[in-house]
Amino acid sequence: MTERSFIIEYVRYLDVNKKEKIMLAAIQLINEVGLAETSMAKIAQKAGVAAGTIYVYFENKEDMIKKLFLAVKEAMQQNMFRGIDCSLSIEVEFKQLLKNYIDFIVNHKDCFLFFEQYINSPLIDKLCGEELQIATKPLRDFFESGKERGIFRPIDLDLLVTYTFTPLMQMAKKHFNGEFGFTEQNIEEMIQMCWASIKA
Amino acid sequence: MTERSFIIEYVRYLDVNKKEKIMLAAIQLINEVGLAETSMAKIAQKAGVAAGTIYVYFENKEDMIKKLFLAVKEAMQQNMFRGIDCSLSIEVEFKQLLKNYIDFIVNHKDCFLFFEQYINSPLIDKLCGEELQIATKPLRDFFESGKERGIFRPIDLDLLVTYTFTPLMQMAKKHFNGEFGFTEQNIEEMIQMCWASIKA
Amino acid sequence: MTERSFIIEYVRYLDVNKKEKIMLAAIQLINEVGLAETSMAKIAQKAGVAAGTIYVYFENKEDMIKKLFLAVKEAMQQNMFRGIDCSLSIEVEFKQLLKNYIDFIVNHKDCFLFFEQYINSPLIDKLCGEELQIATKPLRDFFESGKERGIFRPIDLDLLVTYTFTPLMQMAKKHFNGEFGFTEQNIEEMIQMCWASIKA
Amino acid sequence: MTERSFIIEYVRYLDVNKKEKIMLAAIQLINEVGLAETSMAKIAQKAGVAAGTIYVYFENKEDMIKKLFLAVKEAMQQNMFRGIDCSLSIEVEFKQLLKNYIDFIVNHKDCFLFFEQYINSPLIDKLCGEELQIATKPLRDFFESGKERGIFRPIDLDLLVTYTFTPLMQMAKKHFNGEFGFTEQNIEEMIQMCWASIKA
DNA sequence: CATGAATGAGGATTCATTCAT
DNA sequence: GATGAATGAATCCTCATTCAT
Repeated sequence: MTERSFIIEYVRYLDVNKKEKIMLAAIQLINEVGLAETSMAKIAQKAGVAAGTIYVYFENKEDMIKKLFLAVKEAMQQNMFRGIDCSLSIEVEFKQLLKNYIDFIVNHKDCFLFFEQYINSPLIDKLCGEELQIATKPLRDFFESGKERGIFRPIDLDLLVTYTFTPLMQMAKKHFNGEFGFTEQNIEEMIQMCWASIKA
Repeated sequence: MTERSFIIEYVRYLDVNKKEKIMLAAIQLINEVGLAETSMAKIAQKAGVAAGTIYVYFENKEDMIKKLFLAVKEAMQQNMFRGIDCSLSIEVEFKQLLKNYIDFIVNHKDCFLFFEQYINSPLIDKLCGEELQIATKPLRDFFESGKERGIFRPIDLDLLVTYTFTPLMQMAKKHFNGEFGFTEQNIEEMIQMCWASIKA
Repeated sequence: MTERSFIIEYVRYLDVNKKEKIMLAAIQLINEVGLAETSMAKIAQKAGVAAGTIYVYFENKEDMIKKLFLAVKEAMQQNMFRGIDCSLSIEVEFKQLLKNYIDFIVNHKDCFLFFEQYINSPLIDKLCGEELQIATKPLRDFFESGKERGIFRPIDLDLLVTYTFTPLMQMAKKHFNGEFGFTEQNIEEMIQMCWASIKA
Repeated sequence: MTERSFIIEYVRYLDVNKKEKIMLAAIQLINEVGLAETSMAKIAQKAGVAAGTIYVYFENKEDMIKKLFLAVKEAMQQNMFRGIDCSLSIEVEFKQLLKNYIDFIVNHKDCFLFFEQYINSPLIDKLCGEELQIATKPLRDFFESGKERGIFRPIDLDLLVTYTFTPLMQMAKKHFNGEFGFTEQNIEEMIQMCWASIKA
């Protein structure tokens, strides 16, 4: 066996994680050029696999997008509640939650931008409306609890969640496209603004 | 002029606004099924024109989307500043601004959903990044002024604008997809929350 | 306009019958290499049209095959009953029917081979089982009538039809692939054999 | 030999007939859904083997189909001449031949349908045209002999063979797809019709 | 201006086949 | 021998766009 073919073989069987490569390539491409411009062929090329290989791991394009989305959602959810054990005051926990969230965003640019871009699209709603409902349960519980204790405004839960997260997400997008830069200070300001808007 | 050609002319006269028909059809279709599923043929059919006719008014699909977007943006801008003449207090004007905005949204579902869906997409960024920057000038002036007068938090302008509008837009989406219903009362609450988050 | 472009344009708009060109090309290709090996691209090439043009006239490949089949079936049916007006004796009409049939086959090699190849395939059954049932009505009436008058064997109609046509079709295939040659004489023999097998 | 490898060997021992499993699965699938819809993967699945295993026994798909076809042809040939030793009268032997044939068909539905479906296709002609010529020798001898003795019509051998078998095969197809039901009586009728058509 | 038949490049997907294990 | 992940050529089909009418 020649040197070259050895390397090729080695690489081939080292790639236990073709699926992850594909997922990563897909998310990055979609962020760069948009879903409509992201063909399966381009994903395969970027992932360094053959076009057909994608179909070893995903049923079709929709299935892939759905799985991408749910995987990202899952990762975000997990990180958000890190260190939140309900033993502290709601305000402290609220601020920790937001810090976790920002932390995740900053360290997972691709995931965040992908998530943000499609969370409200008809497509995602069609593909995984149900699964997403279930996933937000812990978050809704947190706000419900704060509302019951009179710490948050006595208003629709959706309002509380929305006023907490959407401005932050919007700023994160600006952060990533260079229109804005996160700093210790303005992160603190943002958290205060969130708190100001929802506290009773 | 023969009978027949008269009729033809008459029909054509009625069709002076073919362009608007096309734009409306495009926006509605895109909202219903998403951009990826919206073909020029479907737009033409919904607008009641031939496929080729679209190319009389638009250079190509991208050009059409760009023009759709800028037209919607323009309409929103115009409506938002209705009755705002800077003769009143910032707080009153701020609240009027939001009311105008909500008013526009409620009465222009199609425009709003279209705008919201694509305002942050890579596609729109590519197509009309520059034009959109320019369009926000009056709004930025308004907030700049409030900031200088010490009425708004002394923070980045983007933060003020974002905390003012994004939660509202998010709730409007929920309003339209049935997850939330605007009422006099909760509109008032939302405006208060916006105000709470940005006031000094 | 140059000479060349004039010709091109002329040809382009002379081609009112692109659909027929496509159908003919499809039938010929399918006869030559079989259905499985006949791609839409090859059909388009043989018909001298663009690949997409096929989809102007047919919904998809299945729809095309179905329409090919029904068109051929229709043509065969029409030719078979030429000159048959039920004013003559059953035997004379029977022999005329077969002569018509052979005549059609000989003059429409492509149609016949296509028909014969797929008349019994699961695909055709799936695609146009019903339409084919309807199409055979006149033929069945003819045999039913002869049976009632005691001229044909008093047996299942299917047996009469089958013994009349299948050997003939089989010989026609041999005729076309060179294993056999139709002559006035052996055509007469074949008709006699058919008659011998079904007469009472 | 270790416990584990023993089991492996044992299992392998059971799989001596993997080839037959594959062949059977292929024939059945092709009959059910047609050749075009029958992928190697589906055959493997139905046969309970891995996709790659098929290539242990067959060079490629065409080779497999060819071997399927020749195997079926061989089996039919063998059964047809069971009990035919040329010691009896031609008429008796002719009828025995047909009975054997029908018997084989009835008891080997899969083989017959497969054979019948592809015997006349361009594909089979391409794959095993030559081999099939050779296989029909005994049958041709039988008819030649009858012709020489003045028992059959003095016509082309192909006509005799065709009028003997094709109507029968056609009825067998109808039998299997439910349009017709073989009975002692109509089998007798069919044999008589065959005889009537070819006897001198 | 308006039409819509025709185009053909490009996309999603399938599948026969290979090969390290 | 047996496996099945990986391949990539080939297929069906879509759709933005053109252009003679």
